[in-house]
Amino acid sequence: MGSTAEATRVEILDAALEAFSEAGFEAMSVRELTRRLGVSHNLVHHHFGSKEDLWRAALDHGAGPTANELLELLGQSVGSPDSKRILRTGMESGIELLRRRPAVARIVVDESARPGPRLDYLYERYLGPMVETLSRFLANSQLEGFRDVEPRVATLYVLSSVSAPFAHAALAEKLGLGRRSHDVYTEGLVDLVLDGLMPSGK
Amino acid sequence: MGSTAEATRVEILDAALEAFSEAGFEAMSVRELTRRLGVSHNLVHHHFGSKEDLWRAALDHGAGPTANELLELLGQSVGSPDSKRILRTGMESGIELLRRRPAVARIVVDESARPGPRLDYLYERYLGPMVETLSRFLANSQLEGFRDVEPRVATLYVLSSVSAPFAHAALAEKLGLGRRSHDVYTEGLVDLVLDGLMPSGK
DNA sequence: CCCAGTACTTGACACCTGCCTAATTTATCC
DNA sequence: GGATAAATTAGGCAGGTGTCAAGTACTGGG
Repeated sequence: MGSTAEATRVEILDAALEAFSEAGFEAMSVRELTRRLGVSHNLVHHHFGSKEDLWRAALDHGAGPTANELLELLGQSVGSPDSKRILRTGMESGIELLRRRPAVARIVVDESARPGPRLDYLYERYLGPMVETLSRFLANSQLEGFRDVEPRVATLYVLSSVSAPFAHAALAEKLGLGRRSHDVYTEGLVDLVLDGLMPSGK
Repeated sequence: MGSTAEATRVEILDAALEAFSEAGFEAMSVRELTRRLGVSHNLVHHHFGSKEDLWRAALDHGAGPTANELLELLGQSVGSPDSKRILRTGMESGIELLRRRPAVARIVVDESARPGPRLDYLYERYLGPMVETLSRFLANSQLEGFRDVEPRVATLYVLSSVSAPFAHAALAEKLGLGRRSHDVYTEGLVDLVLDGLMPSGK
């Protein structure tokens, strides 16, 4: 069966995603990755081309379905009557999805800090559409008691809040807020952002 | 005068801080740094030792005064009557101080994501004391209408909010929220966090 | 069964990295 | 002004990087 090649491809992609997220793009070594997998280092160039190409492939492999799921969820919510509840479940779903794929979360956080081709790719492929629907949703919701901020700014608030638990993961660990209290952190965070975005209550 | 050596030391430290923040620790090259400065690459090893040592020295050079200033400001506020106003000026000062030294902000954000010796250093030297006083302050303030969350968790909220504008700087740029609307972003952010932390109103 | 085509490996190239030792220039002090 | 110590440079080492070219092993289709 021809799936043996596809199997190693997937194996490489999984390991690559984890490695990229763990070390960051520059520090992640293709040779060490392949060493751990027990394959030749040139195999990844054969399959994917350059290191940059590998990054893109690994990201698409790991984030594609997740991102589409989230995007669809957000898309359905636009124009919904109960904005606050929708936004809450949206944020919670986003956090949950990211938690299931922490590698993706770490990569997005990494690349959002500095400009570059990888952020460009990330933006045009995933972040852009997400920002679009989210800010459209927030624009609609400002009629009903939401704080009066530019929708794109509010969008950035939401995105930054959702990714915050992953952005400061190591610091949180040092604060004694370990794996268990990740839950406390994110839960409270959603409440906080919602109350902040919508101080009047609704 | 003996200050000529000290001058180049400082010159190196300034450039190193900027370079570290721009590229990240791994990607920042000592050789390229010295090339730009027009000095031999061995000079930094002579003056500072290893690359890791250079990092620490650059950080201390750039962040030391700033951090102490902020720490002092926070220390004075502990036990103050008007908690909300104090917290607001604290956050605004923090943001302002970081804005004046964006390199430090970027480095802190970078290192907070992954564990490692540099985060250890950062924590024991700067973040630890800051967290200590901040969470003490927030613990005191919970008597007066602040949301009931663990002080350390609330502290992480505040820290993460203050650093957020720098964490997602490149993404914000792509959203069209350029240099000018950095102000809008951070201003609104403080309001949002405060209303979130203290939904009842002062 | 055998032959194309794909998966995979070997080996090497050019370059860059941080670091170390030794030499040389420059400043400091008596 | 000459000795002493510091600042600065030259050069190289061992190891790592991504990538390219050519070879071998394996697979599926006729």
